[in-house]
Amino acid sequence: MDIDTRLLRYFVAVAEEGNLTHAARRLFVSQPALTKQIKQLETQLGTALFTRSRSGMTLTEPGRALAERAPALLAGWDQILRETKAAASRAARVLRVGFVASGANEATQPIVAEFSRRRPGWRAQMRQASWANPSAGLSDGEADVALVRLPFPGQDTLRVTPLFTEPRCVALAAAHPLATRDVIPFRDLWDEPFVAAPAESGPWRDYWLAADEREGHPVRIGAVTDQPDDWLNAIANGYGIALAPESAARFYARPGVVYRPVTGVSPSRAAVAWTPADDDNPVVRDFANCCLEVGSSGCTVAL
Amino acid sequence: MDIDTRLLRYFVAVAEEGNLTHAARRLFVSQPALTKQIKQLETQLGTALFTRSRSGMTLTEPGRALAERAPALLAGWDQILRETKAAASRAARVLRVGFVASGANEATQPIVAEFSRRRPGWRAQMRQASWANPSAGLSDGEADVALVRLPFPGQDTLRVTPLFTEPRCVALAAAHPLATRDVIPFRDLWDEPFVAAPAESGPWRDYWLAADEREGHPVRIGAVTDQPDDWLNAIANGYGIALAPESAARFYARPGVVYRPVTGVSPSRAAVAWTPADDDNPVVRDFANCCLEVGSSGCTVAL
DNA sequence: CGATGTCCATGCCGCCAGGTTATGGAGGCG
DNA sequence: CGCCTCCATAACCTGGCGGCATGGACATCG
Repeated sequence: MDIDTRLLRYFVAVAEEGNLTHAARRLFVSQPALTKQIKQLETQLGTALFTRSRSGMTLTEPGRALAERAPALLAGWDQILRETKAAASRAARVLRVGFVASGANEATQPIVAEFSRRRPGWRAQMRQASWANPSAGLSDGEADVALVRLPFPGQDTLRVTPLFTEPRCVALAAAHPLATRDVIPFRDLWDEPFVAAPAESGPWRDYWLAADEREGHPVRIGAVTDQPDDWLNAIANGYGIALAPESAARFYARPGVVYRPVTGVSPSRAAVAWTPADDDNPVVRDFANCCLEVGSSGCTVAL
Repeated sequence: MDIDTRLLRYFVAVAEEGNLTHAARRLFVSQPALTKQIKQLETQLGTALFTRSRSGMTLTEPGRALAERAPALLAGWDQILRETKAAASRAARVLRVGFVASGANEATQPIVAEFSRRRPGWRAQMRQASWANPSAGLSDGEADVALVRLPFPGQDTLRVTPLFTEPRCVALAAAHPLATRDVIPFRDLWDEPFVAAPAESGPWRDYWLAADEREGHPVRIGAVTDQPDDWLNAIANGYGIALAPESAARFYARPGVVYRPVTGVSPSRAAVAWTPADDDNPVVRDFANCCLEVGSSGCTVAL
């Protein structure tokens, strides 16, 4: 009997939620669609997987048997997918470089140029990741190497080489009262609403809210964004302010948004990262070396 | 990205055959359908999996990566399917009893009756297996316990308890010259064409061709069948003759087919079998005990 | 050199599975 | 008693999959 992984994901979602309606919302499908799919799965297997009641869907015994194994199968497929895509990019002589906005900013172009020089025939394919994914696609296998900002969740399982540090500044609406100040002590920003990254990004989000430099003072969240354009809009609209690397002032200049130096927050560290599985991958090593070289020459100037 | 296991099976088939046309035949689909499916898989993955040429389809590097892992994934799904179905039958208090035609013949009904007595509330669901599958569904998880004839392929990995032995006779067309004889020495049948089981059944097929009792004399195959009705038709039509357990004379009597005793072939051994995983399954053990009890009383009379 | 055979690709069509919206029915709850 | 929650059903639409027929490229052979 054949099955679509989509159907399995549907099943797992319903099993986890114990509720068709919630699972449907989580899966971005309508509830009747889920009803039909689950029913069809039960028909194909010739057994009931759930017992229905007004309070939701409870797994039956065979349902539990399936629910125990299905996640591993889905993970297995994801893994295969990652490996196949990695092989595809290798075969096409493409290095997939993930980066989060502000990853290396000015350094990015020289790094790619140096890489092209050192690896003729290869192409660095830049892939911007959302802030919901601050490993820039490394942890989900969408990138071979990544330009990131530390700290980020999952960095312990990856190889991380620091490149340079850079002071953090604050981005605020041009109309903001503090926008006229030349330098702002971070303490003066404690009560300001902040434009934050999505919750999934964990320590990364906390770092850009400077949670450690607030001496316990709580954070006010004015908006949540996961990409630069939303972020700039939110700031320009006055939904909140945000910390950013100094280079953002040049890289993400925009009418209505001003950047001001801040005292009392640690500088941001940029790094290049890759998977342990790629420790012996000469192309990845070359890219990392390009990063180090450029970081120690051109970029210090930019700072 | 989601995928249907059917699509993966298609891919694996093409990878193994190295040829769309042959793979299509093996999968019982048309060649254009396969062409489209493979092309779609490549589109979804964003990479070529095969290089096409007049001589067929050769795996690319990413194709090889996928082809290495896909079979394990498919096997994993099959395994999950087996376990889920097993759980389903357990939950429904159904014991799935596989049998090959002639499995236990007369003994079958008393066994089931005894099982119903010993396990009220449970139901023995009989499932006849084709001769292409002489473990009667045990090895593919479609049965919890099986009534079989020894030897059969894969029996070493299963628990097998012999029940009784029974002489083998020969089934031939009523019009066959030898049909008038009372008892036939097997040697007289060496040059007759035989109606055989499919090749997959390996040692089982050989046993019913009495390969060991021919002193090296080659077998002539007149027809290949995988179920009793085809088998009886083939014999009645004179395509060949075949060995069968004595009880087949009563169980598979049919106009145009006669059964005669044969000397010089070993008797057939009937057995009950189950999976090692079910060693501790009390229902399976009960069924096996029912088989032993009935085999040692009622069936000896039948013989 | 043309005939033939073997590959894979393409075009066209019918059908079904999966999705959506709207609605119904059955219980819990304030 | 009205309302909310949750699952099931109905009606409808669309896209994907499969089938057949056919085309195009190339090798082989008489």
